[in-house]
Amino acid sequence: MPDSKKRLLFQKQAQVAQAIGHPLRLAIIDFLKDGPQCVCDIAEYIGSERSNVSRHLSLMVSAGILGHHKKGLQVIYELKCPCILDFFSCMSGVLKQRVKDDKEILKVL
Amino acid sequence: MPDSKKRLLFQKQAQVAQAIGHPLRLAIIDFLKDGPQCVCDIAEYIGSERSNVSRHLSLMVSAGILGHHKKGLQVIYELKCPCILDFFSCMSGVLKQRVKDDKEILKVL
DNA sequence: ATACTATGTGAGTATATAATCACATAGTAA
DNA sequence: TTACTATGTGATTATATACTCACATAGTAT
Repeated sequence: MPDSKKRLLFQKQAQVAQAIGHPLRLAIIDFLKDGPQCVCDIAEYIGSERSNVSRHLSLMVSAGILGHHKKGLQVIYELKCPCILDFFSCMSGVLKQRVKDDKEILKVL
Repeated sequence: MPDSKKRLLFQKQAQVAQAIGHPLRLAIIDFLKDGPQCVCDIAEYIGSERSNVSRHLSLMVSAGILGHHKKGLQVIYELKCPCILDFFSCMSGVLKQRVKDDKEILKVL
């Protein structure tokens, strides 16, 4: 059983991973890698209701992935740290491994 | 709106991130980094019901994170690829940024 | 002031996830 | 064969998440 410090760390880390674990949120992160955007433009790009996008955005703010500030009527969201983009290569690494394994299975068939 | 290929990729990537986004599963991955283990030992280490651990394990297998094979009565689980461990530094990166920001806020108070 | 726009939030619903318990199965050992 | 152990799965429940709609708020513009 992991000690309580480690358990707390896993909890915090899981929050970050979970905040990334949704296709729509990944699309938002991918969109924001090119620069800050307002909710309106994000929603249009994603093709989902503004209210829904707004919730996803605030979830990612809570997880520490995004930052935001007001600019007139709009609220601008941005990646808090480019390190979030590292997740993409991590996830692709797992997927590539998956493909490799599937090929191995094919050989046997 | 991301094109359909990208949307499919985000979906697959999200599955991986989501498979990691649970404290118990992170604890399992952390435990397995030192080598393959049977369900029994994993469950004891984690301190949760074997049936529950079994479900978490098969979820991670589906996501392509873990592999498994039988060894007599036992089923041995292991990391499919060490690249999964890269996630930990990614998550820690986000958490460190979070702490840094909190310190900035403290200065202003 | 009124009208308008961007955003966020409450309420409700639908679906997904997590956990527990009981039981079935597969392999081991005697 | 019987008894035992490790694992996985069905059924259930509790909780969390995602989404939609309607509305409230904040700022802008006239």
